Amino acid sequence: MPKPSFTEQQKQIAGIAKALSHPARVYILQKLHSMNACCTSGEMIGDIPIARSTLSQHLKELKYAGLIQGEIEPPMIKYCINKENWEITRKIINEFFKPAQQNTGDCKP
Amino acid sequence: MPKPSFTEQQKQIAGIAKALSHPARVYILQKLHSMNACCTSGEMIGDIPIARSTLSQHLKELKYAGLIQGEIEPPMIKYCINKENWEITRKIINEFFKPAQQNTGDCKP
DNA sequence: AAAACATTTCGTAATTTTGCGAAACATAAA
DNA sequence: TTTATGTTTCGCAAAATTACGAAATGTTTT
Repeated sequence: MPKPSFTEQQKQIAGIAKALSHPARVYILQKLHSMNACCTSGEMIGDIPIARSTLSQHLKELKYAGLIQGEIEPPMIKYCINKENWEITRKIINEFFKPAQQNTGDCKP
Repeated sequence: MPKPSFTEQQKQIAGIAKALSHPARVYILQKLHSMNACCTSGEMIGDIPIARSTLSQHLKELKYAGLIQGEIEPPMIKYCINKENWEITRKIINEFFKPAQQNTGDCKP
């Protein structure tokens, strides 16, 4: 029998985790989430030890992952948490980490 | 003024996320956690589309991250969730995703 | 139109991750 | 002691990630 591939759920969780797997992206999300407000890349760059272009790449990744969104407000771009997706993500992760059933046996496929 | 480096907390969260950032590692954790029991690598290999040696690498990474532990029971090794660290991790991630304060302003450093 | 500003994209290099098969290890069975 | 079993380590290749500075983009001010 052929090997099963990964489930969509497994890929989805891994994708969320990948978005959080760099300290710069954790910083960005913490900042935007904790202040519950929008922020430009210029307001973030002073806080972290990376170049502007690198920050821009991380912002792009978080946008791609759907965790943040950017509103253009010339000549700046204001980034905010995508609240809808944030909530979805929160639920997925909470579900993943929820307490286990009681069971002391071994692996049963 | 010099650029601040990332905080220990940011690095810790990123580290946890990195451990979860591959579908094979998500599968391993889901399996061990949902059954709340131990399992050998041989009992896992049939479920996922990777080679044995690759699975072994992923198990090693999760062990390094502290999320699982392996008991040697010759000729097998039984892997289980490291419950203590799992709980710590759960709290860290829950804290990260907790609801925000209300605040509609913009970025205030 | 030119200069200034905020940010992104491009090109590229260094590092890390992922993957595999072959070989190695350790234990148990014959 | 040989053979079989379950798993990991090694060696290597391919792909992805991270990083930077330079150049490009788009907007406002002069």
